[in-house]
Amino acid sequence: MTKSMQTTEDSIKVFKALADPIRLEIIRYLAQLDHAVSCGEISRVMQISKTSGSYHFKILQEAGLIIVHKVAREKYVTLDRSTFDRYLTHFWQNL
Amino acid sequence: MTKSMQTTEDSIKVFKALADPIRLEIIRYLAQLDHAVSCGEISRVMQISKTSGSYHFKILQEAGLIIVHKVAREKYVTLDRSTFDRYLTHFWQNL
DNA sequence: GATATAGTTCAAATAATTTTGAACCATTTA
DNA sequence: TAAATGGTTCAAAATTATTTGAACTATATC
Repeated sequence: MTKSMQTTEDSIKVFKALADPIRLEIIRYLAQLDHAVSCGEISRVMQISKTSGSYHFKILQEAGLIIVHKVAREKYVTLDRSTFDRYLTHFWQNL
Repeated sequence: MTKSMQTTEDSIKVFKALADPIRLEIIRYLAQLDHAVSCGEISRVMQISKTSGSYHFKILQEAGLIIVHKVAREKYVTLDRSTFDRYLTHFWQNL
């Protein structure tokens, strides 16, 4: 499992994903719970429509900020902390 | 000099400011040089119009990512690393 | 004073992001 | 099988972000 080089586009995706109040709230919620949560539960807590939820989860996933695994009908989501570490915590190292 | 609490809006401003290829390039340029540079020089290096430069510097400044000081006719710019530290390096602590 | 340089501001044009609702697919439960 | 639940997809509408050029302010130089 070698980590491939990050491009500027990857960074942009990550920062764009973080640059939205709903997605930041989702991240806070997941960070505090620290276990997989279904998309439906999160949408209910955030009080957003499922369509909007679906959109935001896609953005977060494509940025690599969340890991998604499907269990039957529903999708469960957790933070991928390695991505946060790479782009945020170790910002200067990877710039 | 007490650091005041950061709001969600502050975070959004920072991440939005980082979520653009030109601004990310400006940040890389400043990080590598590590001394104050004029807006004009940066605009020339980035090959953007001065209007566009002015716009991007405003975004970066309002996010607190750069410190600007005017010397006569021109404006010099440096990175404000404390902001990067607060929002990126120490992301989890301040979430 | 005239001209050049550094940068800002404004409004219009363009481009990108986000929200919305309806229709849809897959899985579960009655 | 029918109905409910969890989620996606699509296109239209609404909102935001970015670029552009012209006009402008302020300082420097001839």
